[in-house]
Amino acid sequence: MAVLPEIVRSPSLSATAKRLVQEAIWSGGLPPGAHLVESQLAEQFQISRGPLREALRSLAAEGLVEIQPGRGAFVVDPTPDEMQDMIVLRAMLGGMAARYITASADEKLFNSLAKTLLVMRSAAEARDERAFFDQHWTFYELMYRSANRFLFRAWQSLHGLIDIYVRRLGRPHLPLADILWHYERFLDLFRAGDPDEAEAVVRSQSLLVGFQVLDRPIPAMLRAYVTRTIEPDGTVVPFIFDSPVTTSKPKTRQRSSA
Amino acid sequence: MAVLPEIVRSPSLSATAKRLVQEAIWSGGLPPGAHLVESQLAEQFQISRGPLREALRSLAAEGLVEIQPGRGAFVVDPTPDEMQDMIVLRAMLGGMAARYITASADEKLFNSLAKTLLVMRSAAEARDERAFFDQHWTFYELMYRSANRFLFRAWQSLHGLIDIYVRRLGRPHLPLADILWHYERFLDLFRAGDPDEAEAVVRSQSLLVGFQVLDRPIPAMLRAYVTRTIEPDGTVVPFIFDSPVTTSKPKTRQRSSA
DNA sequence: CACTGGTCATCTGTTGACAATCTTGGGAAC
DNA sequence: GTTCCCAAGATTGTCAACAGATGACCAGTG
Repeated sequence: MAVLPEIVRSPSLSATAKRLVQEAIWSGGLPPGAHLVESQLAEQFQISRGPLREALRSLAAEGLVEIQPGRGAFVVDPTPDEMQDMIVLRAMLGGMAARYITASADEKLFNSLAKTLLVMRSAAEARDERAFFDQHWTFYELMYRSANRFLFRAWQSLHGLIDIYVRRLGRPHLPLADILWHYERFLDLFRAGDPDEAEAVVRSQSLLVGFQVLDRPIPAMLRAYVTRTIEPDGTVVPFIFDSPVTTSKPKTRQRSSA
Repeated sequence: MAVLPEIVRSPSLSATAKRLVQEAIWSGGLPPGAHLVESQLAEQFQISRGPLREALRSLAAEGLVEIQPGRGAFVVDPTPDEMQDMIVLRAMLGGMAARYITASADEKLFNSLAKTLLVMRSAAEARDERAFFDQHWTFYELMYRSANRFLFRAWQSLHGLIDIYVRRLGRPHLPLADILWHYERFLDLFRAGDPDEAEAVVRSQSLLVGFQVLDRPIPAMLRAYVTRTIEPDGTVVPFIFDSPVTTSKPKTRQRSSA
């Protein structure tokens, strides 16, 4: 439990610049499509252009900004089709992570995840979106890192982008309690110890929620990926496609006890 | 077949530097673990350190080099466990791409892939490994790009690393004909039009070959991912795990007609 | 002999200035 | 009124030099 006395290394300017730009994009201060002018940002952050350029290059590699040679850096502005591609890929990665974690049966990891969920619950009750999503990130980082180091890297570059898009949809209040409820069900699954089932549920649920946000039906091609769904009472049941596919809006679910 | 008349834009120095370093790592001139000293490389390429730093940052984002703050850039030197993680992830991505492509039923894409395979065959017969792997890359790029834009990005960062590792194993002659044969079977599958089957076969085969290179048995947790195998006559059959798992060495296979 | 502490060469982090390129707006020609 | 061209401004690409951090070496000490 004791936090390692991590060496306080003064972060390089390029690292802090990267973080600042990232947060500005995240918060909406730099909207999708915005032209990131090096000299402006450098002056704003009180650094020179060198470190800032590195920060932009780094963000470009993560997919958050796009660099057009000779023209500069722009905040990415994904199309709905691109969003769909990201959402599908993220769901696959999530399912894979669930498989790894369930198979590992690492009680310490499960407890860490449970603790993160508790903090998320407090944040959700306080309507503190910022704290909620910080922990949300921690939850995923714990999950992916202990699963497969490269899974985490792939997930990370998708997740930031998807979040921006979801926020741009302008929902005044994201259903924090609903999101949390799903994570609690996921953790139950990890503990249950069936990797096949855990993968199927996490992947299915991620796709169902993702396509609901997109407000599109799930393509027939992907139906093999959606095989389970979670009932409001927390039980997992096979998912049956109607024709046409119904994307029924989920109602806010009652919370299970911690 | 006509190559797109891509705008010939004089590439920036950082872009060329990136390519040069990448090729040096690929060719083994910069071995895993090597310390990439900025001033040395800059002098070698006749550029200044600015663009070179950007190139190294970019390569770090792709996972080919690792930057230790204050100490510099080093060519990554993955452990066997990390290689396993990469191989599993790549297999999943490959399977997913196979699903997309099969479902798209895009005859033009299939023809492009077939053409690439023909070029690969000439290269294999000429024992021209370089040309073979260039086309090999083209094959995958065609496949992933038309499947899911983000799949390609995720795949790309894994593939370069895995290739380095495979080459480091020091096989004097990679079984080009064997590799090619598998790709030909994959293309047959894409054309056959069953996305579930295509995904299962590509994923299974990638894992079987990957773990054979690693010289490790396939973890029980992943067995659900390996459900098919390709017989020497090209037919696809269910894959049955023995206990213990046998990693039978494949013999060079007879080639089917183009 | 192991260990501490200081010195120094080397390398990374950062800066400001210069060069090349792109965009923009106005004016001339039709 | 529209189109084309060009020049000025803005912005990115590149460079060389400076500042700060790191690690190796070596002398001195218990």
